[in-house]
Amino acid sequence: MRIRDSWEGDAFDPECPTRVILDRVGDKWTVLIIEILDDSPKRFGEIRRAIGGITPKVLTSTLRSLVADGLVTRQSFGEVPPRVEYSLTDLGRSLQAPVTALRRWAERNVAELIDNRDRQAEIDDAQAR
Amino acid sequence: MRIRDSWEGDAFDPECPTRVILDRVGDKWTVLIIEILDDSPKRFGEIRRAIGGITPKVLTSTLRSLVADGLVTRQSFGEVPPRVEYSLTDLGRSLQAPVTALRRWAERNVAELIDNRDRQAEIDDAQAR
DNA sequence: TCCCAATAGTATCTTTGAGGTACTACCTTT
DNA sequence: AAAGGTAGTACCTCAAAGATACTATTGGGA
Repeated sequence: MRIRDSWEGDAFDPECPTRVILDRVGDKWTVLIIEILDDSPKRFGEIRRAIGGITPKVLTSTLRSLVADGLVTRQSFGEVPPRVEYSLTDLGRSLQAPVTALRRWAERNVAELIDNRDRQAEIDDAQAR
Repeated sequence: MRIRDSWEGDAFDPECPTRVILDRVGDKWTVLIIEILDDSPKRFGEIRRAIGGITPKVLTSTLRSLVADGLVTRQSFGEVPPRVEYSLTDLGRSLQAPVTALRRWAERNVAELIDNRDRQAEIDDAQAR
């Protein structure tokens, strides 16, 4: 996606930075991977096991795009069995602060949200009957 | 999704709060809608025009789920032509702070990310040839 | 009277991307 | 010779998102 050199702050234009970043971090796995890579490099299998429920195909493609965007580096040691380590770049590390803010909000507020959701589901149920 | 009453902080378990919230705000439109509803209630069409490129079907379903989760309220005035206003709940408003943090990061760092991405695309191109 | 504008959606079809399961290549160890 | 461990691929399915067109309602203008 092409971006203008200067930006005057219309956050709702399809080309705006916020949109680009939301497309980037707004998928199901990016944030989890970034949090996992926090302190030290991790191997493919380590990441996979740390995240429950990601398939290798999806992990591979997510990691590739993270590398392409310069958030993560990939280092392959020429060993057998293969060893590949992924770690955060400085850019990737700088993303951790806002991500952490979001996690904190999550930890404080999921309960209420789930509560609302369940209650709404009951209402929908009742209407269906 | 069912959530345990107490949580000990494994952010990578599929049932953890962070996962739930990421599934919630991690889609393409939620954050944009929350930012649009910031200051005042907005009508369906206003939201639609403010966000470039969302189809009415997707907007409808996103708004419904936001209402179900208690982040947004929907008020329908019995008028013709119809008038429906959406506004943030307190819970929805509380989500704005972390979302703003993410936007700030975006505004500071998209340029670099896009730059990396374009450079990688060139490399891929070269290898394809 | 008849038709149009305005609004909040629905309906239907196509496309995209994520998920599931199984498989490969490679060398080491037993 | 067989099994094990690792980083992925291949192929198929299915659900969600996107595109485009359509609906219901009624006050106002020709």
